[in-house]
Amino acid sequence: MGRLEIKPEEHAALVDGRPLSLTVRELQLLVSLSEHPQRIMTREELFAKVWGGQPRDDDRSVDVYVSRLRAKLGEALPGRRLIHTHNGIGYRFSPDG
Amino acid sequence: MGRLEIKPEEHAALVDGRPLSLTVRELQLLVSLSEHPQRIMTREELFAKVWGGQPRDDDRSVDVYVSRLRAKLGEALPGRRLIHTHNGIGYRFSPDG
DNA sequence: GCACTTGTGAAAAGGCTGTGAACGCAGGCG
DNA sequence: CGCCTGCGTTCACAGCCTTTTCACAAGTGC
Repeated sequence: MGRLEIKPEEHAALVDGRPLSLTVRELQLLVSLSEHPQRIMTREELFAKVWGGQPRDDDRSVDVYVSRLRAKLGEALPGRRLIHTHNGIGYRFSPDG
Repeated sequence: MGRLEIKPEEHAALVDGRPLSLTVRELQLLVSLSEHPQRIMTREELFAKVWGGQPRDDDRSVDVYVSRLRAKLGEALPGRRLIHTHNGIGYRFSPDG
């Protein structure tokens, strides 16, 4: 998928062969999102995959980690927005900007 | 129905596999319309489905959201008119332009 | 102890919603 | 045909709700 490679089994995400320094949570989230490209995933769905169980009503963990992930992806791939917000629903991973 | 797919359970409407960025209301309205293709649906009917209850006498919400929906559909599918106005009655969804 | 990660609260930023008002279009009538 | 009227369309905006980002306290492993 172009410049970004995600290798869950190696606990790594590479940009042009260079590994991003993602934390475990960040990587889990990226993997979860990238498993269903172009699909809108709800917070509940993502939370279940990464944290397990159901989020508290006012839990913002998913948002915070999306933000951290975007920051790191943005540094490595300036000008591309891979994770899209769908207001009131969740997030969507789009390999091509 | 060609290039447009509507997947309510995924909170998405796709054009050529790409999700449109519709708001919750817009999607609800599109779903309601597309549930009865080629049938003229009254404002009251649409309002009941999307907002619930009955619209005020001078409520223009349905019209406004039809307009917003048309704008976004028009961007994604130029040259096709999927939502038709029936003067004095309501709107009709027609999958084939 | 140090460096790093994690989750939470809260402030700031941004987007959505419904409404009123202006605008435009179509149909009816003279 | 041109005017009038009523309806539909679109714009602008305030209020509200959601998302984003920051800062921090607690936890973890070296």
